[in-house]
Amino acid sequence: MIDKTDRKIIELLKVNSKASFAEISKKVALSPSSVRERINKLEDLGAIKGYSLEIDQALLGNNLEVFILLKVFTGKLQYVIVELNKYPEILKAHRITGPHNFHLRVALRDQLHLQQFIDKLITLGEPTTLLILSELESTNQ
Amino acid sequence: MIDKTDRKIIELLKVNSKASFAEISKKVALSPSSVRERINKLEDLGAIKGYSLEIDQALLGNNLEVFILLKVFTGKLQYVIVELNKYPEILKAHRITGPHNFHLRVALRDQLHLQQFIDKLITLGEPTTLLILSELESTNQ
DNA sequence: TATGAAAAAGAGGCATT
DNA sequence: AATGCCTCTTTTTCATA
Repeated sequence: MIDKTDRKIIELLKVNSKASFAEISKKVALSPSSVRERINKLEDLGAIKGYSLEIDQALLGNNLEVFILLKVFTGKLQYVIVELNKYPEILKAHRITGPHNFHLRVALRDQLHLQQFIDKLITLGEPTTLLILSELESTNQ
Repeated sequence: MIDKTDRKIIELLKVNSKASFAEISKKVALSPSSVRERINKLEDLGAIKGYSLEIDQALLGNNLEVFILLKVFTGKLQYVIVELNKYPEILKAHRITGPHNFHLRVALRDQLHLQQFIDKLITLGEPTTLLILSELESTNQ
């Protein structure tokens, strides 16, 4: 259903999702129309879930990015799921296995902001903070 | 330099980076031309680093997504940075603080594939695997 | 599925306020 | 900074293979 050409198109779109069909068509040896049909198919299937942005959080004033692992207090799981949605600092939240229940990616202005954010989290569970130093380039997404 | 309107435009683009200037202009009460100028400015500043995709890894045959924390063997840091770039399973890699040195997001076909991947990582350091169960929706990116 | 051609929509350049 | 206008590119739709 999803063949090698589809995968190549996805790889190209990962690098620049605004590339035109014509541009992509040259790199996969197809006509622009065919590329468009394949992308439509991938969208319909749900393989392409959406088109997003890569943001430089530092330039938006968030000089601290962290991963936070959260071990939720017993019986509070559903409550925490609702609560987490209220925090604009959370860029992404995942349920995970292991001693911690949630994995959060969080953008914060500075250390004080981080402290205040942790102060909120410790009402929900036990947080463990991992400060992001840098992103390794030329990874696959 | 980056005002409230810019931030609103970024929020709108996060949801759908393919939205037209006209579409965005209606939601921020500006003309399409002004929206375009602001987006150009954000790109020039580097606040918008790129346009990307959200992929459903499961539909591409990767039924397992995990975070892996890697505590690198002493003295191997530079070597590991080079090695990690060779693994197509790694979607994203970050240097972090704490007992572990790297945070990886990895997509894998199945348990066997995960086992094989871990077998490679344990030549570089001590990995800790956190299986992703689900992503919480309506977060902010 | 893949292609090409015509119509519609959108982006880019530029001058004006 | 914001806007309108004009041109060019791209997308969309449709007919055909």
